[in-house]
Amino acid sequence: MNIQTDAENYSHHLEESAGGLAGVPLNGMEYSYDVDLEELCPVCDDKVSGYHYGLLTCESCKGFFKRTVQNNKRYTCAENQNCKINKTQRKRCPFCRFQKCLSVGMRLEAVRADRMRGGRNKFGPMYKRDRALKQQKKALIRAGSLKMETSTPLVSTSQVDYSFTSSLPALHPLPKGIIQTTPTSLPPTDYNRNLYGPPSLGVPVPNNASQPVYYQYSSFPNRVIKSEYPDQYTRSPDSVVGGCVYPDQVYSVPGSPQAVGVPQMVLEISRCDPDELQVQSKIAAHLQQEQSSRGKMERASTFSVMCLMADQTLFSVVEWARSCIFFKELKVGDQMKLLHNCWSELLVLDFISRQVHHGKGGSVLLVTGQEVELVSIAYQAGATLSSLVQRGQELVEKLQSLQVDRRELACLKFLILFNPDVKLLENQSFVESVQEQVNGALLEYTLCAYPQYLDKFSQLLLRLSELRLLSIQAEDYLCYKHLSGEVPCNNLLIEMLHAKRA
DNA sequence: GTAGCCTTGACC
DNA sequence: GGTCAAGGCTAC
Repeated sequence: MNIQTDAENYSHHLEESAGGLAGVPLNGMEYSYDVDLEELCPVCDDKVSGYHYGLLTCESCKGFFKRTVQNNKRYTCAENQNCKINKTQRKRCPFCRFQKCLSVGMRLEAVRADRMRGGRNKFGPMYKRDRALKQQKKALIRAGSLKMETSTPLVSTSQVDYSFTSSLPALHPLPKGIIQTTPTSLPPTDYNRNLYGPPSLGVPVPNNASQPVYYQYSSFPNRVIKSEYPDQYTRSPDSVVGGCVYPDQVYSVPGSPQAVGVPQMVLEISRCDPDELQVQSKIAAHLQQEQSSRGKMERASTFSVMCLMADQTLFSVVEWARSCIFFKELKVGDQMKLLHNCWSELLVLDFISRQVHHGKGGSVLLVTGQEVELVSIAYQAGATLSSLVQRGQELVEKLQSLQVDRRELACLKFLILFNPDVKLLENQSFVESVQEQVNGALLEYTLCAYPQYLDKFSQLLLRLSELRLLSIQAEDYLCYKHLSGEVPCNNLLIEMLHAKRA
């Protein structure tokens, strides 16, 4: 009987394609390990000695990680928890070294609770896939087909004008079913609340800034898989870290051309995404409440409604960020700096993502589920807003032709959020390493899930540059409207605008 | 405590 | 039987 797991089938597929591209036979034990061992340890840049606890590391970091987890070590950092870790300095700060071990992806679950020696663990297929993938990447790079440039294209912004005076056309009625799904006791959003005040929408937000967090995942309510090392490192008060999905599992993406093994990182990032219908219901309910609290005669302008809608969307974006893996581990100061930097990009991407899946070229779908005809916008919204919407639609079309999926969009949000170029970050190295990890995971995912689009990853990065430009123009527009006194008071959008431009 | 080398044992 | 990623040992 020939029992072969999906994971094995998948690695064989990769091996075959990698072998085909590189001309290197990759069957069985014929890997070229020299290729892997040329690499440097992602923690300290020392020479790699093999796969240890989830990834290629050097011998000393392997030992350090093992000692730390087995002996349940607790370290503290004498500096600012952002010490540089390299071969010569790695002994100086075990706290930062361990943090780096975790941030680059070393797996606590790979340290055995029973200390049994020898044998193989669940990570075997992952190591195998990783090798095949590295071969494939090298082959692609050699073939010159992988372009990683992320430079921002120069697009003129000179056509921006601020002549918007009209309002949007009357909105279509809310689709049936939205209000019915709204929780009956939705608390009203307090516009005066601080951005980092207590959550009001029922989303648990851990407050961990006061103490070091070694390892924390988001909740995995639907997946509970036993950890190999059930100590306090692998337990988290609000999550099931044992709930990691082992990467040898194979998933299929609905609508994607083939079944793929989704990188662990991509799965975790995707799981951070909020339930769209819930967000839609909350915002729709809030807007209805807002409207009903006004007098019957006093009707808000469409632009004001749009601002409220964007404002509520921004709240949901902030709540998403605060519940995200890695982001939770940052101190509040760094969290704020990152959000101040990218809130408009995240808002625009949220809008764009909705349109990508909405798929109706002639209209845009609002966060509340309402549709607005593009023709109406073109006629009534004024040149600036029309132009912004038009450029947004062009970006939507590009993403649609790229067949971008939800997982990729979730990764793009992370890439936007974890921007190591943000100034005065306390833990800049952590942010950088998260960005690098997400980049790697997205590259791996696009190569595996869409092998027919070899440059999909670089295309997605180019779209990010376009998105950034669009968001800057949207900010400019908002700023103008604010100065004209047309944006409602106590608006989080304006708070963010001020914070960013301060 | 660190890190290089050794032993072990499931898997191929 | 070979491989290699676990844990163990030990000089520093």
